[in-house]
Parts: sequence; C-alpha cells; structure tokens
Amino acid sequence: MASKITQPAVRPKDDITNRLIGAFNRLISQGVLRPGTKLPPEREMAPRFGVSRSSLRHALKALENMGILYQRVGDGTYLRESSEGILSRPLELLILLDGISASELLETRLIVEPELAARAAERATSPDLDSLNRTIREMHKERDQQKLTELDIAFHQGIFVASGNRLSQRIFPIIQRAMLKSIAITSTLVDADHTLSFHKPIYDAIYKRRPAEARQKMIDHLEDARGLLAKAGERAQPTSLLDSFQSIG
Amino acid sequence: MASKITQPAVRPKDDITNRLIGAFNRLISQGVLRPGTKLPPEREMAPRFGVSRSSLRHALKALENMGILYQRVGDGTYLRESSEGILSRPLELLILLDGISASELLETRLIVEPELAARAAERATSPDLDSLNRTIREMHKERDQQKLTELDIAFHQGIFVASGNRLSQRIFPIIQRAMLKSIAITSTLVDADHTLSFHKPIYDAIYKRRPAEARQKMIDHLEDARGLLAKAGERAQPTSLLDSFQSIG
DNA sequence: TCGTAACATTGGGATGACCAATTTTGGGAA
DNA sequence: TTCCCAAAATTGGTCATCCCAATGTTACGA
Repeated sequence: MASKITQPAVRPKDDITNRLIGAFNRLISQGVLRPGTKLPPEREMAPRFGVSRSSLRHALKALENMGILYQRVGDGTYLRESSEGILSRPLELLILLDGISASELLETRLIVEPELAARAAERATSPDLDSLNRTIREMHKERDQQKLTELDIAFHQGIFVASGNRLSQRIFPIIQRAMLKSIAITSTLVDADHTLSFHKPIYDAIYKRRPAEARQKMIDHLEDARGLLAKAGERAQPTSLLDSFQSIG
Repeated sequence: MASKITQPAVRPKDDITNRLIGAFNRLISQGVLRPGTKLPPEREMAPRFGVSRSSLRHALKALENMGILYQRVGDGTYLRESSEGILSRPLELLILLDGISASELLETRLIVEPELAARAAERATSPDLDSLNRTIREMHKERDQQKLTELDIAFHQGIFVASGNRLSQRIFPIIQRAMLKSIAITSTLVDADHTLSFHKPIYDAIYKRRPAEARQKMIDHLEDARGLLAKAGERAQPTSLLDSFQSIG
C-alpha cells in the first residue's frame, strides 16, 4: 500500500536516454548539427556516444516522435529541416486528452487572433501583404470545397506571419489545424463570398495600417464563425493526427 | 546522390513503436486507462501487446519523454495525473531551437495576457478571486527574492485560470516559465511594491468586473516589464529544462 | 513492536542475431 | 556510350537474452 504521494517530478530522469536527447538538443541548438543533416548510422553513432545501439535507439525514437528528426529504413536518420512541427503532436495530444472542444479552440483563437491582426497592421511587410492578398484572390476563383478551406486557413496563417511574432507563428497554426474538421463543416454552411466578406475588411485594415480596425474586423469574423459553429451543433470533434493509428490495443 | 525531395512526412510512421504510442493515447483518451494508473510490468505488457519488451520500451520511453507517463526503477510505470506538462518540453525546446529571446516571449505575453485578463474580469469565480488576492497579500509580507518571483508568476497563472480558457491555462504558463530567468533578473531592478502597484489595479478591475480596465492595466504592467527587460540589457537567456543535461556529447 | 537483512520485483542497459526496406553497385543489353 | 535491372551492401526495425541497480516486500530476530 502507501504508494508515493510524491509528485511524478516534471524534470527528466538522468538516464542514458534523456542524456542522449539532451546531447542532441544541445548539438542542434549550438548549430553543430544543422537541420537536414544526415546522421551517421546507428551502429556507428552508438559506440561514438559510448552507449549501446538499443539505448541510442530509445533516444532516437523519442526524438523522432518529438518531430526533431525522422528515420527511414535502409536510408538513414535525418534532422528535420525546421523546428516547425515540434509542437503539433503534443499540442494535438493535449487537446485530445483534455477533450477540448471546437468551441473552446475557437475561443482561444478569439483571444489571440484579433491582437495578432492588429500587430499585422503595424508590421506587415510587402511580401506579407502580397501573400494575404493572394489567398483572397484565389478564393474568388476557387470552387473546390476542400481547397477553399485550405485558403481560409492560409489567410489566417498569413496574419500570424505578418504579425511578426515567431512564437505565435508556431503555436496558433496548430490550434487552427486542430479544428480543421470544424472549419470544414462550418464552411459548408456558407459560400466563399461569405468568408471573403470577412477576410477582405481584415486585409484592407491591415493594408491601410489600421490596427484597431483590423482587430475589430477579426473579432467580427471569429464571432461569425462562432455562430456558424453553434449552428453546426458542435458535431465536429477536434481533428487529430492520432486518429490514424492502427489496432494493437 | 539524388536524395528524396519528398518532405519528411509529418505523419508518424507505421512502425510498432508508433502504433503502441497511438494505442496508449487512444486507451487514455477513451478513459480505459485513467490518470495515475499503474501499468503492468514491461515483461507482462509486452506479450500482451504481442511485441517484444524492447519495442514496448521504445514506446514507453517516448511516452515518458512526452510527459504522458513516468517510470521508476524497481517500482513500475505510472500514467501521469494530468496532461499538464505534455507541452512544456516541446515548447521549451522550440524556444531554444528557434532562439526566441526574452523580449519575444514578453511580446507574446503582451498579445495574450491583456485579453485573458479581460476574460477573467468577466468570468472569475470566487475561488479564482481568492487565489489572486492571496498572491497579492503574500507578496506584501514576503521578503525572499525567489519567492517573490514565484508569487509574481502565480498571480499571472491565476489570471490564466480565471479566464476560464483551458487551452490558455496549458500553453501560457510555459511561456512564462520559459522567461523565468528574465523575470528573476528584472525583479531585482525593482521592489515588491513596484510589482504590486501593477498587480493591484489588475486585480481590482477583475474583481469589479471591468474587462476593458483589466485589459488596459495588464498592458500597463507588461509594458513596464518590457521597459525593465530593456534596461536589464537582455542579459537573460530563456530558461530551459534542457540546461540540466550532462555531457555524453 | 520495531528495525533490518534477505529476497523478489521492476525498470535500465548491453549484446547479438535476423528481417525488410532502400540505396548502391556493377554488369549486360540496346 | 547509355540505360536498365539484378545482386550486394547498407540501414533502420524487431526480437530474445542476459545482467545490473533501484525499489518494494517479506520475514526474521532483538
């Protein structure tokens, strides 16, 4: 009886696996290992680190799962090109485990995106504006439902980028992706013109460098989306990578 | 030559490890495995899943590293009590790898926290208010520098909770933690009264249910912090769990 | 009753063998 | 010479075993 009341300890253990993971992280962050690098074969690396192949593999598996690198049988181990994606698995998992609903996700966007739109109005570069404008123009002539959804998402991503806040560029696209299914469903309730009638004023405000206006127009847009979501009856569950896993259980 | 132009594929591979990870995630999200559960010994689980112990260990290692569970030698494997913490490692890693500075972290807070304060003013429950109030009262009589920093952080966490947005409660405390070192440094530039002179108006606005005021007071607070950070000369680097790792490299 | 030593259990790590996917090599045909 | 394809080498994926060290349990003795 009397199991540990001690909390699990958030800090990583000091076992070989974690030390290897730390070693890789340091090597990468120090620039010793550049993104895209092909690492030596496991059978070579293991002795070089002074560990067994299995221990090394534990670490590599964890790193692969974190999105730091990927392995291909018969080929080798490669560092991923960007740190983008490191967050997606854990964040989607968190959303899944906590059972966070689409409306909660939308609320989070409502907290963040208006302010990001305002920042975008202050800082957007020419390429940023071009990119935003392009999604709008393409949306005009696009008919395919799925591509329209992609363009919708691209517009918002464009604002994340234009806001100039790198952390936001990493975090919030994932939240948006997580409600992909919801976006798809709600967008069947309206046509592209409806979406455009919200995107355009946002773009205009950003283009004209009017932060307050951009903020408000984004609020209008997301509040409208909230209405649509309610109408859709929350049928949609959060999308997750995890759905794709097989049996075994 | 001619290596794959194909992008690394964001989706997980279909190897045993990943299937096991998926299986666990599903079992947990479906409630079959409850948080805190003690799992069977590896030597039992492996045959039950129809895999070898080493493969199972790969998956468990990855899951442990993700913060889903933890293992103790001689004891066993336990699911973590909450999904809290799943994000911390990857998010900190992202900050480290992208070299995101303290001022960028602060800017992210500036994007988010004012709005969260406003929501808190709309929704804070009595316990929420009590909790916020307590951090203020304790800050009054606390002298220890480190504990003051903790109380500072606790106040902001309290607002995250009071905002009622669960996803924010998960994400933003980590960002705050990531700039722990910076907070500690800037707080040596001022005394507790200085911090309190900002916290109190925020609390009052929340208590009096004045969202707009809460939003503005939070902006004032963080803008002041930005000034302090600039004065501190950005000496501080982001804090990271990763710092603690040993050599091996 | 309490402490402690012996024992059992459990995760940590190493090794070696074999499989399967992929790339590389080299020879043969056009 | 150029191109195609089969054989060989390379590489990650998986498994089976062995031993160690940390922890928990049990039972004995003061």
